[in-house]
Amino acid sequence: MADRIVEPQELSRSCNELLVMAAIARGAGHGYQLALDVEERSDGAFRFNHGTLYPILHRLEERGLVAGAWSDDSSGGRRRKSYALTRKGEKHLVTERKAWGEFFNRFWPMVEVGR
Amino acid sequence: MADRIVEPQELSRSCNELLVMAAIARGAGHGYQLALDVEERSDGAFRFNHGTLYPILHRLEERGLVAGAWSDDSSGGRRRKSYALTRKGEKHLVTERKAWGEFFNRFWPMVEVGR
DNA sequence: CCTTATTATGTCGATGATCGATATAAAGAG
DNA sequence: CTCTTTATATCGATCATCGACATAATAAGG
Repeated sequence: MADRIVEPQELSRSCNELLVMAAIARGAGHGYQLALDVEERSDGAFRFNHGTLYPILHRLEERGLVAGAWSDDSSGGRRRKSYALTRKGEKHLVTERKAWGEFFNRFWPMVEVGR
Repeated sequence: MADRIVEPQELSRSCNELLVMAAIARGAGHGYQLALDVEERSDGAFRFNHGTLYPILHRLEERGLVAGAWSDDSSGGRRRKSYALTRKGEKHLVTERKAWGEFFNRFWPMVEVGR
């Protein structure tokens, strides 16, 4: 596979999508819980507005990277949509994380100070 | 100074602005040259559309981070606007690069695979 | 000379993602 | 019985990037 590098213009989108996918990979379950998980695990460094989170989940589902399933509440529970990574999503997570490494290895020396 | 971290939503803008400011710090001069410098130094990894580059320069100037000066062409040369970092800009470059380090230190373990 | 490519800066409409507000609704707390 | 929390979703405003278009001067080639 050719070395992909995250392009500057997709940094924000890619960052958010990776945070979401990694949380799902850890078994975070549904959207709301996922947001709490990310916030807690990052000590508040990363937070999701729900107006941002849900569109991201829908996007990932549309692209076949995650699979969502509504809880069939025979138990009468709150309506929830639980997410899991697809195989495509698992691969994407790995390659996209690598692309972030490539990006940073390029970017960091470019903005070095004092030379 | 409190530890600033680059927020996910400003990654793209901040990345581009830092690339531009670092190029100016290296003495890149005017916009067009600056774009070539970044492209060459990054082996083509980072490129600027000029429809993106000039607005960035104008933004940085408006914020007082860079100072632009038109070449008064008594020599009859092409019209160029040369840029230099202000003291504010120099500080910004340092702190913003640090904020990128903070971001990455937080982000990288969050998207770790296989745990 | 004349035409074309390169240097150089700029604006503009379309696109797309985030933000904050608003909406809905069920469950738990007091 | 009311208020907060859990849970999902949409919508308009905002903002940056993208690619196209515009302008103009100089260098290169025939």
